[in-house]
Amino acid sequence: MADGRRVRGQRSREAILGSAVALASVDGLGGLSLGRLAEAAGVSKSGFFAHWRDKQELQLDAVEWAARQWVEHVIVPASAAPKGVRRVFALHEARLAFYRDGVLPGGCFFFVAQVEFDDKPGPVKDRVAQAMNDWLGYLEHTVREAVDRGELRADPAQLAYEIEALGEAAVTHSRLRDGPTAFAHARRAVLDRLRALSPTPELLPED
Amino acid sequence: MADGRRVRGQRSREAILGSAVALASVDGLGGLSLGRLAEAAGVSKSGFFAHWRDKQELQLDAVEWAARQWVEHVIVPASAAPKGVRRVFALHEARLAFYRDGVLPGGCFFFVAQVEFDDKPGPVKDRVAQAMNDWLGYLEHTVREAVDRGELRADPAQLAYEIEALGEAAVTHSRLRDGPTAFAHARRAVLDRLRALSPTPELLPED
DNA sequence: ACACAATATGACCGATCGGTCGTTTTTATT
DNA sequence: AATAAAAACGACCGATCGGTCATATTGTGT
Repeated sequence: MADGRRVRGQRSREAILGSAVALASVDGLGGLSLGRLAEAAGVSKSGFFAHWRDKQELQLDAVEWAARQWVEHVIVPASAAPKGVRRVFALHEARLAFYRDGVLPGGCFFFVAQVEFDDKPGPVKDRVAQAMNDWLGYLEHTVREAVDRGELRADPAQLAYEIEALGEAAVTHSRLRDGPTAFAHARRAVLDRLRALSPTPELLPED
Repeated sequence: MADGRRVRGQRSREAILGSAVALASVDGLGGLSLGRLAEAAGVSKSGFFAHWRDKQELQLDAVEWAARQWVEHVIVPASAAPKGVRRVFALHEARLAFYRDGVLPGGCFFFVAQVEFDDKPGPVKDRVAQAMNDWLGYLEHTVREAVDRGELRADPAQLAYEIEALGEAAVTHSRLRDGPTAFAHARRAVLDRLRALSPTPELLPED
């Protein structure tokens, strides 16, 4: 059933969500002002309420949109690397590239959303937590693939925590301190860790 | 010169700053509403402007206050450990205790402040960046003491980044996912790393 | 005793917030 | 062609925001 109205609506929807995620990566989902968002997306403020009942509905969809963007920019490119320790490191490098390339003006939507909602119970926190669980679960799964192939000796959950922590920290360190140094530290930390845990370090670059 | 007015003013000042740092650890320095802060501190809203010209001045002093709190709760206790690798790990454990004990309702003032201001240029960002530089500089200095004593073989700046990243991540992971697991991961990550880098791992606990 | 400075207050201001409402324009269905 | 629904808008609402101001109270130095 071709529904042109829906099609047109979806275009506005996508444009607004793109602006929303970009703005939220800077000011947070709460700092998202519907007025400024309207200006950024080139629509009128009241036009929102044809698509979302209130701000919270928009926030929930923004989380969804950001999750899809993360899959597209990080998980998909890293899937080019063969399963095992090389794909684990490819995930880390794809993440750092996401930050370094400035895909989002604020660096990382989920990093901001986590910090903002970690002590604000409600549907948005739940949705953010679920997105983080999905991502960390995938990271852990990728590590486990490497363990099963004999390319890593590690506790997948423990190593996933470490990779996540060392990657996330690059966001603030690159913006608040020296950018290149922060990314170099983030890359080296995971590379050294993986090489030390791997019986086959030759699969990874030396530096 | 005993000045009772100043003394009384200082008490209000301290009470307000304490509330401000606690509230900001949850909602951020921008989410700090002067109205709600007044209520939390038990004074009238306009009473602020006898102590601070505007909100920004309060934010700057809140950063200062939080920095002193960090020294008192993290750096001072860890100084009980002997210089070297044991003090490095003591710093990490003191930090995790700060988070676990819920000294601040939001977990970590500086973590929130970093994420909030890393792309908002101005005096507050500069002050936050300076506080983070001071802390990371101290962390690096402590690592270097261990290196100089032959208790660690590491690049101090690199290792300081890793310890900082692995510690900070415990804030969101403990609140958004499982608390005890997050702290266990954060502790084990640094412990394993230090033991691997140390010619004298017997100085550290085994687990 | 007196003048002055610090502390603190309540009333009030313009701006912006999230959100509502009535209306117009566009488009798919019948 | 008629109709119903979706999309989008401008005007407007009460609440809250950061901040000002005139004023009352209190403690300090001379």
